[in-house]
Amino acid sequence: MTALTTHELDSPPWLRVETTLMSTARLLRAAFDARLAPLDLNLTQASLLGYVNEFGPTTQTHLADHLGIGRAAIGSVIDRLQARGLVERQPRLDDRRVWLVAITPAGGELAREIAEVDQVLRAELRHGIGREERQALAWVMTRLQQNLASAITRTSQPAAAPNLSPDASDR
Amino acid sequence: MTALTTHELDSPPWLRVETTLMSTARLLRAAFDARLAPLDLNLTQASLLGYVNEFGPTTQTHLADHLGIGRAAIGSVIDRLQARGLVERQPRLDDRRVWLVAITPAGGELAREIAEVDQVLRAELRHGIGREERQALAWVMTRLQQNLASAITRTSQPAAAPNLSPDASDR
DNA sequence: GCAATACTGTACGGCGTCGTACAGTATGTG
DNA sequence: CACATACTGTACGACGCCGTACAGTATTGC
Repeated sequence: MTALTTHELDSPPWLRVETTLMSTARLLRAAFDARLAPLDLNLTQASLLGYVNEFGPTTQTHLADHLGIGRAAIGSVIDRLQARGLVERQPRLDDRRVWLVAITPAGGELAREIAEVDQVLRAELRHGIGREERQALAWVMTRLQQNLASAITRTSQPAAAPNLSPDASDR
Repeated sequence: MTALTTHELDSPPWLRVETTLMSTARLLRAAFDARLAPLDLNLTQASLLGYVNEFGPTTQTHLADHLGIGRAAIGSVIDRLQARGLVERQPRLDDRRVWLVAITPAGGELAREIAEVDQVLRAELRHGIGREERQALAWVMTRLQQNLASAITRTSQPAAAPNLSPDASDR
């Protein structure tokens, strides 16, 4: 049915922001995947296609950073898009380590359809949310990303004091 | 290592909210997982434990709804927690289909440690973000979830009254 | 020139979640 | 009472992403 995850009186709502954020992300992926299903794409593929279409040939590492996933993951995404002839890998003359991922004519065609779907869905999602609220959301999330990044690095390096856990076999 | 996904001048920031949200969610999971690693828990397990600890025995379906994951997924989560003796499944007398998931003494112990980790990390994440901004974030995301949910159902059911012209859907 | 170091993309195994199909139980209808 | 329908939890296969290890290439220092 409704599947609203954190409904009204479950718990202090400000206490469970993580849960809300996580499930919102899952819903977001589900919504885009559903709308993009006719094009046989998922959200990651569509984002990649849109990016390459807009900014031209790009290295895989840059794409991975931009989409916020790992270099290993981006490889298989590109593999599939390439197999469908939507992007192509071009060697870069002055650096033979990297591939430049470029859009093909077919990919450009599809990118336009993606943009359309994207616009329609985004309009629906904006419903009842004001412009400045959206901007505030974006700002807070960017800030949150910074805090998260430093929190993660701070975790992996507790500096001097090691804990006593018995595994600790790596690195 | 930096992994700031949407940095300054990549693209119109308002256009890529989905990407930002997705990667923020991944970072959030990563941050909690890192902090909870000493307890050998991930974010989902910790959330479940915290919820059961606070609200008492709960059916699996309710837990799944609350955490925003499927019923199938919640089963294996509970399996693992049960194997470690952190929760237990109690039959409910008046409905023998369901299990009530209840916390054990060991689980309650761990839940306190979780709450501590949670509080510390959350304090770090709040850095540079005001109280009303956090509340606005929560509000917008809740609203967004509603829109997402109806967008998904609307996708799967083009319903009775479709519009006739393929374009001109909004605007 | 040659070695040491840094960086890019790939291979592989693992984890978490999804979706569907299914068995067991409850609830409503004749 | 028998039957159909709805709901809960489980089994199984699939997908997306992660993390580590690795080979190929660039860059720097000698």
